[in-house]
Amino acid sequence: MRGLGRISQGWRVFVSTYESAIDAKGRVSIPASFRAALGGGNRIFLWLALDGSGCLEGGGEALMAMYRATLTRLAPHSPARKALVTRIIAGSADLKMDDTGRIKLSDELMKAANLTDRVKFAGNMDSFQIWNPDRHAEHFDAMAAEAAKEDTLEALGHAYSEVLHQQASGSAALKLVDGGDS
Amino acid sequence: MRGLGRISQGWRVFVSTYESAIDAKGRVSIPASFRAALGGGNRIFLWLALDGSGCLEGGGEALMAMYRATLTRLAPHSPARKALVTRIIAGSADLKMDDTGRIKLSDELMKAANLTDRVKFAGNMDSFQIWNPDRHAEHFDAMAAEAAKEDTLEALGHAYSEVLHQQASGSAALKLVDGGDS
DNA sequence: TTGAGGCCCATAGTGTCCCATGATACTCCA
DNA sequence: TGGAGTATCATGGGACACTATGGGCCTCAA
Repeated sequence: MRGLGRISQGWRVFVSTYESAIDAKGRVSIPASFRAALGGGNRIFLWLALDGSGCLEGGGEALMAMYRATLTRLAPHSPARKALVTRIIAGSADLKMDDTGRIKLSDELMKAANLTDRVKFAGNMDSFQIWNPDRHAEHFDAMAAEAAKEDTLEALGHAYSEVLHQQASGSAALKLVDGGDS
Repeated sequence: MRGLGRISQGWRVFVSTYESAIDAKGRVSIPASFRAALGGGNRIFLWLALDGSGCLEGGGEALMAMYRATLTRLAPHSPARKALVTRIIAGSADLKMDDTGRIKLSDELMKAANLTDRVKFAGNMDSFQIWNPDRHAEHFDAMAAEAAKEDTLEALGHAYSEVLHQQASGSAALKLVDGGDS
């Protein structure tokens, strides 16, 4: 699965799925292509996914910057903002990646996401997820079933067409790819 | 599009949650990552949170500068300004962090926030909070429940899309990242 | 004088750094 | 086209630095 990682350096998107082991010290290697997607930073933020799926969601400083910007947009004292700040900002672990690309998962995180000795890293575009491998398999199957539904495919096709159209009209939408620099 | 990658050092945001003990002398260690977020200053301001949640809210000189600027914007003799100045400026403790990173909580603060022997430090972006651990657990659960609501998630998703869109169109939104200094 | 706060040193635990290793994937050359 | 050489990756483990915390002593004020 090296191929995907190779695409280009500036590809700031988390793609594909990797499995890696948790060692005796509680360390996990971040997949190399994810490290590349982190853009060189060595800080990783992880929190229990909001959707209740039981995985950890995380990313680097870029993602946290995005969330910071996002949360700042919500009405200052709205319940939603307070809740999300607590859940995402206060609720996230602030980890440092060592120079071989590993992070140390806290016991809290391990327990919250039901992790023991192996984990699955799953790309999620701007962020990535960390799963208990078994749970991930179930989740993947469920998602595959959902994706196969007529409605889902239709929604995909529709959105894709819109993007194509935007692209044709030269809008900036494609900048989302963000590969340019480096 | 450099901005996001650069963030590295100057990340002045209080993230994550830490627990620490109050020693026999009433001293508490500020978590190392919060000290880093304070940007080197050793002055800490603390006041009882305005929202009635019963925790202490605080930050360093940067936060106080923000509040000073903010309060100055309010109409000079408005009741709101008087009230807020009293509550935040007059009502805050101005503490000095010792060189091992500890502050001494006054009895007043301890009582106001129901602190006894252990506290939770919770990141809140520009500021942090200090909680009685039990109360914090309750609060966190309540916030998590709120965050899991459909409406809340939708609001988050919506705001996130807006930020993405701004980013794509090259606006200055990413400056929120605040990486420049250090 | 007594209590409190500030300053300094001490220490256990843990997280981080660094070096080493085997395995794998990729490159280059025959 | 196949194989050896090389770079990169995931992983292990020891040494060290830093963090959180405890405690002593000095100073200052009441």
